Amino acid sequence: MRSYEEFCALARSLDLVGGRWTLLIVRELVLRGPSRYTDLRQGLPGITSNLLADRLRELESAGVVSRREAPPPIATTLYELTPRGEQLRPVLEDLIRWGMPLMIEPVAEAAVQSNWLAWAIELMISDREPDAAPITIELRTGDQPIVVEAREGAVHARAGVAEEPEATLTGEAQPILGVLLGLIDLGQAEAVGVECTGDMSAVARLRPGLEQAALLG
Amino acid sequence: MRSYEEFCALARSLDLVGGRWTLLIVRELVLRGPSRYTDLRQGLPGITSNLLADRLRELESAGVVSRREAPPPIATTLYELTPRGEQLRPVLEDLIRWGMPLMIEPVAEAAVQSNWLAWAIELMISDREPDAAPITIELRTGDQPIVVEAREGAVHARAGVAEEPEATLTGEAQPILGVLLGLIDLGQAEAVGVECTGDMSAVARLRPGLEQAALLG
DNA sequence: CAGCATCCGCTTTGATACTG
DNA sequence: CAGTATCAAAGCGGATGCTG
Repeated sequence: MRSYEEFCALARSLDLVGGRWTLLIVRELVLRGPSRYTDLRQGLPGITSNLLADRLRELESAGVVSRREAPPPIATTLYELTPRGEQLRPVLEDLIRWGMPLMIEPVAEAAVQSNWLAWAIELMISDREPDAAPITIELRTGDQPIVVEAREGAVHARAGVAEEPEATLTGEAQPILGVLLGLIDLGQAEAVGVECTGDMSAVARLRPGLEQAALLG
Repeated sequence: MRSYEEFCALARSLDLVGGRWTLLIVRELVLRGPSRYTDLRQGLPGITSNLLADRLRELESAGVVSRREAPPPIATTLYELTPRGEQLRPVLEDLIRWGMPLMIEPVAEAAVQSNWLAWAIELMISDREPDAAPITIELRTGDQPIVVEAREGAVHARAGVAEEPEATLTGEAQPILGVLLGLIDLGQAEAVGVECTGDMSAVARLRPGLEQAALLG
């Protein structure tokens, strides 16, 4: 990336992390922790090998990423975020929240990974009944299932399987998000191709918070 | 910008606002409000006319910017952020905060505009003595002076002239920021080329808050 | 096989000039 | 003032090849 050559904090940030793929590389490192080159590649469908190598060098010299030689039996190079790189997390979170309304409009040929969805869900969904008993629901979509847990007012989502979920939603990621975001009525879920099992009142507890709803218009 | 073709809120955001110059155009619209094409150009040194026109079209079709024909006597086209565009503000603010440490390291040939600096200062500086009487300081740097006001715990900064400032700092933007951020001791200010007048204890009241200091390492 | 580097063609951006 | 047109340079995508 050529510099904007402005003495402006925004422009200086974009000089470092505004290049194509750069923030998506940071996303992968946030989600996966220390990662091998090959794992990053796999989490960035469409990136070319040379560009990933270029970007990792740039990020390293910008102090955002560090590289570390893992000892045997791993015996490979691991890339990880520096503390400075970790501080990009709020930027990513704001962009994810801002981008959420775009997840409703369909996009052609889009790759889906469940850990991307899990992060977005965790940022957008609140528990309407913080004092009720904890619940777990499982979303069967993307490249692997997603567990959403609500307990004591906090909602956590991650790729993985649930032990005994109160409910499961199965289908395409898009309508499932529509249901969770409250843009598709629970009663309409089956009609848009979301297969529902278990206690749907558990799903009804999970809804966007006030600020998130504002973004969804 | 070619789409990343990922079903990921971050990637979808970057599809719309991740292109070169795009977030800087949004910055200008946040700082200036509804603006003419020529004003935007002037606030974006180095952008070429065709690219600005392209980006404005893209942002318009993305629902971030709207264009409006102003009635006489202005009789020109005004560009402004839509509510959806306004919601990018947190993204910009996080990027400004993250980029602040980069303002200390010098960059060659950088353009400076005082309204960029004012926004950054407002985001990074707190009033250590919220209960004390209001103070105003003036920074003479950039393309015009900057007024920084602290009253009732809130700090506001804007391009403009102060009526009767308690203190003024005059010089290059970089060392002035260094002083305000507490990275250069007040006693060293003159030594790094910052001319100080008035009551320097007023300047000493203004310092990064806790979270901001964390970013500055 | 992991971790790149190289080559090539296409697309995006930059520089400059020009127009209603 | 608010753009469009043209052309050159840089960035990027796709394929392939190299090296431990």
